[in-house]
Amino acid sequence: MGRITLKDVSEHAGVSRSTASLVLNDDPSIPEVTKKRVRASMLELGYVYNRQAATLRSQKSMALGLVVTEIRNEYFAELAMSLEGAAYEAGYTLLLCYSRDDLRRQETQIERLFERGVDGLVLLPAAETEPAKMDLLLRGSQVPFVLLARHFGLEHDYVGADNIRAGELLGAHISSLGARSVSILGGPASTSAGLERIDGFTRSVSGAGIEVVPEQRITSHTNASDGARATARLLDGGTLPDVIVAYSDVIAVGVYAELHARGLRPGTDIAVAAFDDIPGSEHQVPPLTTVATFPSAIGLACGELLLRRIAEGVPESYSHTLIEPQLRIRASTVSWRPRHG
Amino acid sequence: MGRITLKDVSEHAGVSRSTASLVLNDDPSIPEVTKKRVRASMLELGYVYNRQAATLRSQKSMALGLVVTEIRNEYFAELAMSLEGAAYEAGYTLLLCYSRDDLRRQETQIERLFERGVDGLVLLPAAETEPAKMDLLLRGSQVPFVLLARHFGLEHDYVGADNIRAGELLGAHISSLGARSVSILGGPASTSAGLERIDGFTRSVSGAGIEVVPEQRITSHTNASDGARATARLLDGGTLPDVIVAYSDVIAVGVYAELHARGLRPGTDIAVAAFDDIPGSEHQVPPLTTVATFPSAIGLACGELLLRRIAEGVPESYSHTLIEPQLRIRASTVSWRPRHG
DNA sequence: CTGTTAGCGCCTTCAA
DNA sequence: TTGAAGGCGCTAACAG
Repeated sequence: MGRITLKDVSEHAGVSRSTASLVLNDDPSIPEVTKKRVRASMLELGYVYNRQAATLRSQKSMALGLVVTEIRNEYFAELAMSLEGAAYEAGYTLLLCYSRDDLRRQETQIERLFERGVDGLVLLPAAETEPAKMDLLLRGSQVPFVLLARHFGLEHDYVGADNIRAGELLGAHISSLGARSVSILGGPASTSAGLERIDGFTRSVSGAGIEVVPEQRITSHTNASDGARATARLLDGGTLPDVIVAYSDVIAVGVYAELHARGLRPGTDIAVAAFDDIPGSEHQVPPLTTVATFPSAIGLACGELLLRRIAEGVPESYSHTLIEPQLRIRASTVSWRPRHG
Repeated sequence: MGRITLKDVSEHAGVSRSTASLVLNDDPSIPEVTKKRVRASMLELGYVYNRQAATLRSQKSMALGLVVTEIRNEYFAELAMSLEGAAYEAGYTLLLCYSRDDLRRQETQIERLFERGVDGLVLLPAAETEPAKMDLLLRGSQVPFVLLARHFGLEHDYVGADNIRAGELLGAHISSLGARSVSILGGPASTSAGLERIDGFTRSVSGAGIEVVPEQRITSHTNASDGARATARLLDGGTLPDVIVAYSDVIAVGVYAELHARGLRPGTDIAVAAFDDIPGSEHQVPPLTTVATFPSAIGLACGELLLRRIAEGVPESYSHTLIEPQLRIRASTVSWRPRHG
């Protein structure tokens, strides 16, 4: 029961209603003594500010929507958390929805957020999102929005890792090892992040005479089991590449497991590398070479961009903020030696 | 701009305002033809339901608040996701806040959720939460709430793993191995979950003549690095127990790493076990013995309980729902053999 | 610094 | 089935 209203407070404190309202905003035109009295009344009466009413009136909800595919993956979890941090600092509350990579669900979630009058929206789009349709839905709403970690086309604000660069960094490192063949365990098909990583990597190794054997795709929910399965498929196909590059560190856990199951030592018999640098990766045995993609920096930048859009309105040109990745060279690649001289 | 209102829609469709309102609720008293016409008008005009207004009027926000410490830990992530799933199915939106185990922040977050008029609240309390104070804050609000995964005292609704049982299960297994000494890497002090696990475990092994060497506590943000550090402290102290029991699987990753760094093979030279059974644990090398605590079942049950409380009001007696854990026996314990005959 | 006023968009009741 | 009316609690604008 948000029973106690500002009216009750103002009567109890013996001030006008507008004064009470100004106290809420800590307006400097009100003397400290009055503020104190009003606040004491609020406390005494157990007053709770009714933001629904304020939103209705002022057309500002002080809420941000976040739609992500899922967050069991630590990388996404970190994104969500840092975004919430940015929102919290600015006084915003985060409305969180998981699309679970389901298009209908994603659409419903976004519509519900619009019903709630979010001041801005962050979308980590589901893998198969149809660009034109989504564009219509988002733009039609007039609500500022930013795409996170995955994009579709270029006509939107976007914040994510520089995945092409990440691929290149890893490609250059792999080339320097003297490897002859690489297999990529590719993560979800049809996400920009996945394609860019593979693009950058492939381009980067193509000059070095390295054979990139056909990729093993992984379904969109990427976890250790998927990595193990993809590795099994690869090896069952009769290929034993010099290097396995996994779409993400989480997948690499499964790669390690499957290699061990077949008597192959990762980092010795076969080099392994991945992307993201989640906290556990340096504690893998052997420590995993990976490309750090700094999800907390991405989430923060995303929050800041969105808040700027909310404050300043729709810009003429959209911003693509790419967070620079960093290669983390560890034993899973450097302790490996080429078999062929 | 939620500019288009129900009034606009009703005028466009040539029906009364109350009819348009009833169509929103899919009221059976309205003929299908009328519904169709009204819905067409909504679509054509780009009508967006204004839930702020509805909330103000009806005193139901159709929103649930969730305050968790953090979710980079996969266990918590799963909790949050399954809870969101339950909320989504019932038409509720989830407002998510991270306390980051910070008491001031936790309080602010809860107050903000009340301002937003959440119909119910789920709290995974920060480690040092003061029971009396929190009790006052929550009860004072009149908003139904459920504690998740950690509790304080008994006078609340609570859903979590049966942590005592989890400890007992693991203790019984460890006893059966013929181990003589165990060290517990204890996770956050002062959470009910941590204490219960240790309690159950200790009680269960106490009859078997197993020495429980002093625990190494881990700070509240538990990740692989913390596990490695705690292991280092333990071994630096000159103790080499037969078994290390970690507070959670995430910590065990660090335990493995530190053991390897010192030339000790987990599962062979020393047994290792933990709690939670996150997806990566069966893919560790060696696969990790652990007690599955089913976070998705917990999240779901929590959501259902809260929705029931919202529907039925405050009950006479509170419910403690404990999800039964299951022991997962894997190589990290069973491949170990006692040194002393 | 105060008081007054007029809504924000929806829900609900009541009478037609 | 419909139309009219009142109000949820707050904000914003303006005149005192």
